[in-house]
Order: sequence, then C-alpha cells, then structure tokens
Amino acid sequence: MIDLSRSPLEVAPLLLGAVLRHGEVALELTEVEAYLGPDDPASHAFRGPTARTQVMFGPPGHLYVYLSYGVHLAANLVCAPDGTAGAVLLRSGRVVDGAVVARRRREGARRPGSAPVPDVELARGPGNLGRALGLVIEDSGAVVGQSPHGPREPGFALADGRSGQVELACGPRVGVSLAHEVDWRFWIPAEPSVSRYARSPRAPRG
DNA sequence: GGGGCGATATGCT
DNA sequence: GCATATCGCCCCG
Repeated sequence: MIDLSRSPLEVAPLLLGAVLRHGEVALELTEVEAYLGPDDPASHAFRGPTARTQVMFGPPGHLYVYLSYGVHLAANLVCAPDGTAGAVLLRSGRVVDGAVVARRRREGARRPGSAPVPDVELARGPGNLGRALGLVIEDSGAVVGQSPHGPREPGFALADGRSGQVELACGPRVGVSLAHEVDWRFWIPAEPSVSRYARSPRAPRG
C-alpha cells in the first residue's frame, strides 16, 4: 500500500512497478513525473487552484485528468495531504492485462490501415496511456482505490505490484520549459514501454 | 529518428 | 480574443 499523502517526490518513485487497473485494462507503471504546488513553476497548480486544477489541491488518491493539445487526456495521481497541491503524472506503462481492449482503443483513434501498435507502445507516453486506459475527461476527480480489485469492477484501483523492487533512473521532466534543474522524472531503465524522450531529453542547455 | 503540424479546453490579457 | 498546452501522428530521409 502506497501512502499517497506523502510528497509527490516520495510517491513518484514508488509508483514505478505499481499496477493501475481501470476495468479490463491494467498497467504496470514504468515512467512518471512529480509535480508540486505553488513552488513548482512547471505545475498546473503553480498559480493557485482553478476549476480544472482544483482536484490537485484536494485529498490524495484521486485522479487529475486534463486535455492536452486538444486531443490527449493525461492522467495524474493526486498526492500530498488535503490542502497541499501535488500530483504525479503517469507518463507510461506496460500493459499487463487487457491488451486486446487497450489495442482496440489505440487503433480506434488512428488512421485506418496504419501499422498495428506493438504491445510495448500501447501505453507509451501520457496521451497513449490515457487512451489505453479508456479515460474520459469526467474521470478527473475519480477515486483511485488501493484494495483488491478485479477486471469486472468499475473504477480505478492501484496495487503495489513490484513497487519498491524495481531499478529506477531519474532526469529532467519532459515538455516543461521551467524548472529544468530538478530531476523529477522517474522511469524504469531499459524498459521499452518508456517514452522515447528518455534518451534525448530536450534540456535548454545540452 | 527527426521535423512538421493538428485540434481544442483553459486561463491569462 | 489568443497563446499555450506535462503530445503523438505521419511522412520523409
């Protein structure tokens, strides 16, 4: 059981190897990023709560889902105590159950006739992870339970899996122009389901 | 494996 | 109103 009331900086590494289930699809998380509150210029919570980001300021153990680039739904797991903003962006995962469903969702959103999605790419990258899980924007605020949860039960559930037992690497967060000096992105090294930016992080100053 | 661009809610100005 | 967004696809070497 992962204590989500801790800081995102403590929770993020523990999420690597943990398993997030939504219905039939379960993912072992392989790449995450920590985001803090008003002290973190890269965080959506930086400028205080808004209607969209309010859930980041609430109690831990909820999802914060937002629309990115008009097409992608990205999932964050809210952590830190109630009243303190913080979340962990779920960037990539390895599908451990429900690959057929995940693939159907992925390919349904692509141009017909394009090449099939390899297993390791089903949930590689935040947008793909959201699509593989079947997220909708209304999932923002949903509770993520931590008790045993089967494929036929509704809602989201987090299980320990290999949490705390995996090798991990860290580096700058992807796609943020600020706070590039902190290594708050965590991933499982040599794991093919980790997004490609891993090998060529675009830091402003190589 | 790199560059171009889409497609839209959100939140400053 | 408008720039921006915690990106991903496709096409081209």
